Amino acid sequence: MEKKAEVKRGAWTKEEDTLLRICIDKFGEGKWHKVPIRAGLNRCRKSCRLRWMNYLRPNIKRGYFTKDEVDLIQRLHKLLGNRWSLIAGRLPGRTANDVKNFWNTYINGKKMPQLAAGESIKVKTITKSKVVRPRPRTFSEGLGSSNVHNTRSKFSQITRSGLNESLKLSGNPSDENPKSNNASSSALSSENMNQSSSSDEKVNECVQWWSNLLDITENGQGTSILFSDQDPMTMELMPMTLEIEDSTSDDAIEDGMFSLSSDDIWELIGQ
DNA sequence: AACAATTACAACCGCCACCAG
DNA sequence: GCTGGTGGCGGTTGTAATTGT
Repeated sequence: MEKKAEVKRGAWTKEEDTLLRICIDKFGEGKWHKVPIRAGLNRCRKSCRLRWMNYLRPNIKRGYFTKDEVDLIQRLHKLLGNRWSLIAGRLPGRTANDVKNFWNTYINGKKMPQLAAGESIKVKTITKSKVVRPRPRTFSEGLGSSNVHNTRSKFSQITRSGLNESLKLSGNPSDENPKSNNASSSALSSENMNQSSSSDEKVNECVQWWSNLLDITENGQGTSILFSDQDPMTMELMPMTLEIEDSTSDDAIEDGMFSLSSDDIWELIGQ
């Protein structure tokens, strides 16, 4: 039997980096199975993707983590657990691998992190807490009348769009979301719910989505998230409120108000 | 200077979700 | 509904660089 051709492994050379960079410049990201052929590299698709994502991609920030970054990592880890890609998505220029290595080295290892010049930090004690683990999910259509199944679909939809959008973020937007003017609660409408949203709005919504999640951990108790849903018949936006509570209770749905316990959220987001 | 121990992080592996056929 | 291909993720390992003795 003929032996399958071995692909190269181990550290990348400058020449390989150049070939990969040229290939991505020419054909763009994606279609990773074609990249080794296009680039003329004797590497597997995964290796090419990893090299690009963790090292060659433009705007990757290297070097020490700042105090703000460390603080954000700690907060997000408390909230999300080891969801490195999500955490990295909120740290412009940082990769999931960077964040993961940083965490394993300094935080888990109980060592003092290296900081950018002029920065100082006192690493907080990480206390064990319930972790919200949003996960992009597929949801079936059927945004109809208020029922439990419907609620789940909506929540999945919010979760998915919020996370997927957040992964595309490269920085914080500067302008205000016109829909986010509610002082006591925050507005959040998903891309799926409003196809006509501008990209700026989507970015703002996503930032707001993250802020809300962080508020959950900051406040300890539940928070309220005001978001928009789309009427399946008229395709018009409908205001709704999602209340996240710490207590255990049954789904309480009335007049578009969903009251969910933290356990419910775990179940909804597919843990 | 030589060697050992430790650190930092790049790279690999295996698994899972998604999607098209 | 099933299956294979693909992209993506988190956990782990490998190793070059650095530090200590």
